[in-house]
Amino acid sequence: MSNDSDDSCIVKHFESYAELDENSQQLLLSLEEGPEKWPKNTILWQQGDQSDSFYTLSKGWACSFRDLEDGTRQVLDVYVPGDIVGLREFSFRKRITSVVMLSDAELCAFPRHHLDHIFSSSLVLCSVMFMITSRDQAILLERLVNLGRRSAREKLAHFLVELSYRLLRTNAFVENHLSLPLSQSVLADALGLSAVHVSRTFQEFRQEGLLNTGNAHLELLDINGLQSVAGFDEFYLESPISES
Amino acid sequence: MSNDSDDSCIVKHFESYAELDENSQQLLLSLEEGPEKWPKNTILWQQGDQSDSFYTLSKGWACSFRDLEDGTRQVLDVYVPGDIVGLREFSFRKRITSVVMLSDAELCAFPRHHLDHIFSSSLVLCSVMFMITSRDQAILLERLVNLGRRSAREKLAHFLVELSYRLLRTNAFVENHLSLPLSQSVLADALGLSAVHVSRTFQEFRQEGLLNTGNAHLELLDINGLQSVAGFDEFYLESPISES
DNA sequence: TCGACCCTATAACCTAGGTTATCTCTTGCC
DNA sequence: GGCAAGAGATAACCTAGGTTATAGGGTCGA
Repeated sequence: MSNDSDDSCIVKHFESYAELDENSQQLLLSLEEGPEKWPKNTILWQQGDQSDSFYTLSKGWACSFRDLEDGTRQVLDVYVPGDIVGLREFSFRKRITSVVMLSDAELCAFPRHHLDHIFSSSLVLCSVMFMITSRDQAILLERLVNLGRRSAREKLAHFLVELSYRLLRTNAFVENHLSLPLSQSVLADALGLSAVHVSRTFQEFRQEGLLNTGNAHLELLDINGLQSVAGFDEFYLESPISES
Repeated sequence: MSNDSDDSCIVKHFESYAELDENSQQLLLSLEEGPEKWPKNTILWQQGDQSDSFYTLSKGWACSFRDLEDGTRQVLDVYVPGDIVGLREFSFRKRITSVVMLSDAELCAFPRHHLDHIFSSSLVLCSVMFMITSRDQAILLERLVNLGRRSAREKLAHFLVELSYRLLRTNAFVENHLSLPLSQSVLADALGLSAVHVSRTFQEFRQEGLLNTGNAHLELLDINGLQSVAGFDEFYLESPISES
């Protein structure tokens, strides 16, 4: 249950935004709970549940989504190892989205009532929290553009390139070809497309040597190629910078 | 330039989330600058500009948007009186979106470097800031659903109903029929539609007695009607609540 | 080891909404 | 007070992507 700061999910995540003094590290550490295993397809929480903690995803993938009245769903975000899940809604009493595991995963909980503690005792942590939510919003804004004004090819390519950038940030080890545990219907639900059309588009991409599709997972073969299909510009992923 | 707390834009806005003690009020007040006039169609800032303050919109309307390579644009959000503009990107060095006035407006600037001051001296202000950004995100998430999974009729109705809720929150005085300074092309760009199709859809809405269109502005006549066209559920607009 | 279920591929067909083009009516501007 | 530019209505036409259906391979639990 107790771990030192080197392998703490949350310390690692925060340090990718700013250096933390010893005090802040200890504070974070003392508030984080140890990792728990969550198998593929389990629901972390559902819309309407009590909202009493957020999590860091130390291993595996997850996504947040909303189910609509007519049976369709909208996937709102995909989370990769190192991401923080649920910070977005931490000041709501109830969850406004649901979250499900896309693969077997490990999560560290961070109870929400500890936040007051953080706000009042560490200025650094407080601004890092803001930076994290800012980056989150930047990603959402870009997703809006993606949904509103791009073609199916562009949507898919853009989404995949974004994910590969996010993966490289925390998982520097990954080599040139990436393997993502995403089914075509998750992608369809994320991008406002039908699963059939995702399949059609992947057919094209395969012929162009951009990627390979497997069973509920896909490999990116040519990220530069995808990037130019998407007209991708990474400016919105640049780390927010504190002014101090 | 100096105003008392009763007519300060930002104090009013913050107090709609939580009661502020005298100290916090004074702190906010001392950091806010007096209102400035910005005429219709002026650009508040553009993507790439230095990001050194955010604003409260005390009078008038504005919207944020992004211009795309192919000449189209995506409107990301519409701001109504009382809203905070630019908080979203305050931890980026540069603006990631542009903002333009949709009507003659008045804004109060709040320089960004004052935030450290706030974080370190008022716990209440700090959590209110988080609540504001949380609500902001909730609205963005709902916009994602709107763009991804709803028909043109639903998109339009949903967007308009959301706006009317947001207006009622701060402008309680407004009677049953609302007048919004929105052109059809702004709506099209916000919802990923073509202006032509917005016009077609408004034609239907007019025949159904839901609204009237004027010149770059429209009147909502039957908000309940629009609400049922949209399948609107206001849960996501509920004020975030602090746990204390 | 069987069967149910999920994931994917692919074909045939269809429609919501995009595009282009005119025309009119305002509005603002010199 | 006249003109250019923006805002809207409407019609004709078109296409990106949705829908439905079928079928094959994988995976997993009993």
